Amino acid sequence: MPTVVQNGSTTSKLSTAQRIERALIEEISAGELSPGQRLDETRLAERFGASRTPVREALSRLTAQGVLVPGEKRGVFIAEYTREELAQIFEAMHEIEAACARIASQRLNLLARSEIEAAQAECVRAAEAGDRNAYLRANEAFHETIYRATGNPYMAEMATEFRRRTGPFRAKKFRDTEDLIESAKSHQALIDDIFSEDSGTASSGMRAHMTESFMQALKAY
Amino acid sequence: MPTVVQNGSTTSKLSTAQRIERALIEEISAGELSPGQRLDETRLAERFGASRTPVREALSRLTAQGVLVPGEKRGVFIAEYTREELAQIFEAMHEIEAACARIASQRLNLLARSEIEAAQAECVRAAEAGDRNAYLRANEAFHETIYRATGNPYMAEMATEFRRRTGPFRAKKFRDTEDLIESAKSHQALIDDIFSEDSGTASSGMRAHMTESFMQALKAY
DNA sequence: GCCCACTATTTTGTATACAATAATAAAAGT
DNA sequence: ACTTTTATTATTGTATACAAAATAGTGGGC
Repeated sequence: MPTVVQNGSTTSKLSTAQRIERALIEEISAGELSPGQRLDETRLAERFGASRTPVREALSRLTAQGVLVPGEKRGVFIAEYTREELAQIFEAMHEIEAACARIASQRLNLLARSEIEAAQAECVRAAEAGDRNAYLRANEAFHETIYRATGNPYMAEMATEFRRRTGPFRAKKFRDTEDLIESAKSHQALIDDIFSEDSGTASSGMRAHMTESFMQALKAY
Repeated sequence: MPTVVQNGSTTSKLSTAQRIERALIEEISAGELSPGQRLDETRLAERFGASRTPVREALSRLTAQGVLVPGEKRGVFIAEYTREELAQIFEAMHEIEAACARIASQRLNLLARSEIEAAQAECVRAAEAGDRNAYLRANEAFHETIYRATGNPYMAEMATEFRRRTGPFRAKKFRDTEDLIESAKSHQALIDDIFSEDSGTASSGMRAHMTESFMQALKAY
């Protein structure tokens, strides 16, 4: 089991509030809840068989992370962005991802290499099987291995946070099996760039990958 | 009044939970609460004349932002880092700040320039007056103007978050008036680099500034 | 005198209750 | 028929209550 930073993701016992938070993150990332949608405390409470208190705690934390946004007067909503805002978020993500790729390329070791390869193998498998949900998960896992390869949990955390925010938008772009396979191919090019251990190549490789990703996300907008 | 993104920092009415959150951020940034210190819900509640509910909400949000960390079994603590962790955080911050400086240098306009100049003037004033607390605030404001100059609120938000995390550590390094003046001078060099409108110069200028800042923070560790 | 077990107290996490405010529906006036 | 005002409902923010868990304290056994 890989090292875990400061949340208890290895601990087996989760509080109700944490369970709800995780579940919501999962659903939002998978695009099951759409941007702009309102989240009602009371309904969530009964849906999760809990009281409003832990629900509020989860919503509050997700709001602090930018996944949710508070409404003008009341209620919280799944963050929804204009094209311009989306471009700004992707620009920020672009910078983070590029920095991660650069640092990772400088610190590659055997473990990191094999983890990245393994994650990519899983992406290919899911893509060829045409399993969209599996690919979404595998894709996240793939990027996570790169974050981990930086050896810097804080860079990783930041990158992950942006991934969560953009999850619903990136999810939309995968429409058919062809999209999945194309994405997996793009991964392979990225891996080559990172494994070159040249920081410039790694960084610009990731920038290319992110630009591509953004262009596709914009199309569905 | 400058434009505000998605939180209600212009709205006059704050909920109790928000007031508490702000107050705690303020105290932590100023170094009034030290890393490793435990925050007791009940005491905070009576200190702020409120119930535990809004206190918990504030603590929960601060935890989500990484300013606080949950204890092993119970309680939340002001985030405390080993030298290595601190180095990792500063590395991440280093990347963000450099990216901000680069983007800002490419998008400078008259407004941004004058805001940066004005913020720096205030830093100089506070430094020469030897007013440590005023300098701390002015210093944060100065960096915020650079973030704003990127035109990207999400980059700004990310950078601000790291500033909060490292607040207690950076605060310690300002011991006497001499330190303040030196810091203000360092700002001036940074401004020149950013105003050169050459992205490489701006970026490496910020990297130099951050490295310097980190070295001083380490000394007090 | 020291260590272990058991009890008591503190502290947290969740549930429920209540008051204030915004959204919605209804009714009256033009 | 349409707008404006009033009343009702729904939803939020905060407070209080309660149960579970963890720490501290106490006593007994060796």
